[in-house]
Amino acid sequence: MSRPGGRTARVRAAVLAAAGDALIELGLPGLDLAGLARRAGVGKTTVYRRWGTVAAVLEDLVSDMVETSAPRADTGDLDDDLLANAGLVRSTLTDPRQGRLLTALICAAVDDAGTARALRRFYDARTAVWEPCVTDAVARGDLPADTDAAAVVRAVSAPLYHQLLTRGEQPGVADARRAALVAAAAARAGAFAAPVSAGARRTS
Amino acid sequence: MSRPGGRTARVRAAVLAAAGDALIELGLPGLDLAGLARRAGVGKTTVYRRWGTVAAVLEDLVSDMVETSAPRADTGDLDDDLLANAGLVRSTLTDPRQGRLLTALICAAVDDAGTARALRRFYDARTAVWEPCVTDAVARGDLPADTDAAAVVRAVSAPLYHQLLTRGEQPGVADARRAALVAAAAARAGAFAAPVSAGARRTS
DNA sequence: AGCCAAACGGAACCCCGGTCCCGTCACGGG
DNA sequence: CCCGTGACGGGACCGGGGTTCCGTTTGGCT
Repeated sequence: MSRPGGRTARVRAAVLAAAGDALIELGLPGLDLAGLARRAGVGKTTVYRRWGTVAAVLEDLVSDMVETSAPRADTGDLDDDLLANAGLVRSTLTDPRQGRLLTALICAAVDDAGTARALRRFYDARTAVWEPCVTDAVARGDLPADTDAAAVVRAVSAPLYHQLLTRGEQPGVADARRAALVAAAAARAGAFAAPVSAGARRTS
Repeated sequence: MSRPGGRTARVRAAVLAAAGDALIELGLPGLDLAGLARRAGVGKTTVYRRWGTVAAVLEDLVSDMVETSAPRADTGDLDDDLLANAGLVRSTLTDPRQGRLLTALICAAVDDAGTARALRRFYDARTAVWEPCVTDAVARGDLPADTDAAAVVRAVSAPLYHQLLTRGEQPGVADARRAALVAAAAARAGAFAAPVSAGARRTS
């Protein structure tokens, strides 16, 4: 970081852009540092020195995403807020660039601890942004006081990711709608009571 | 398939076993046909001729899993049935061999249409086995008549997969319990009304 | 028991991603 | 405006995965 401006920054941008393009064209298995260097018009040695592994490049990509977080909805109604969230998640997963990047990151995170941490930070940030939708609903008296806000937010995303990853189907607007309303209904029924603290371990 | 017994079968078993072992040791990125041949004590040429790609080997692995499907629960109570299902899903994902295999398959399916089809068949079969838990509840009058049974079953799995894949956390028993009760509560509230038929497209 | 098609296995070959070495270039301070 | 440090880039080398060819083995079938 001693020379953040100028050529170094250009190289970084070129490589990250090339990585995004290659991800769409070839998918994660087609990514290799030599190919990235070619695409980026950059010396092969440079890529190996600065990143060293494909996972590190992806980790760098997701770092950028953490900083650009869209604002949450604030409609004053839980259903509408969660519908907005579900719509955002659906748009992200459906978008060719963002969707491919996220699925690639999920796959990479399975085998690389660094990527897993970066991805987790990203999702934690995203979740934190939307949590107020739930805590506001609690404050309004629409939900039980001991509702686990983060869990509700994650419950909106889960079915959409599940559909994409296990069924190979792009989630549609109807799917997003159902995901939001299911989470809201369960929350009102008190099914998200109390945070879970025991019984979870991090993956090897 | 003209010679299903004898040497051919032994080779197939050896390679599939080697693939399972390698998946645990090295993860999906570490799999390559040459390495599988070495591990299996089999000619490299044979592996390339019979399968040709890593994805094809995984597809073959999942085909075996489709046939061995555990029986569904039938307790006469929706909550208990879904709790049993959630427990099964949790056990599967937590089990080193099964869990790694499933995550690897999901990753492979992202970039390979054949693997995606095989994986989809697997999940469709699993879902079909557990659907009666929901339809029985409908028949008992515990759920609305237009409840989408398959969606409810999938809703139980979704949060557990989501937690494993996006947060790198093994789902615990408390997570499984919550997943089941959330799905049940939402179903009772009528949030799973009517099958979704529009707005979904298969991935490229 | 013997035949033959089909599958297996060894070995050489090619290709290319990963590594190393060293010369060159540009940013930023003095 | 110049100088030094640190990053970039080219090129050669190495290892191993993927492909091909051909000889060998096997197991079903008559």
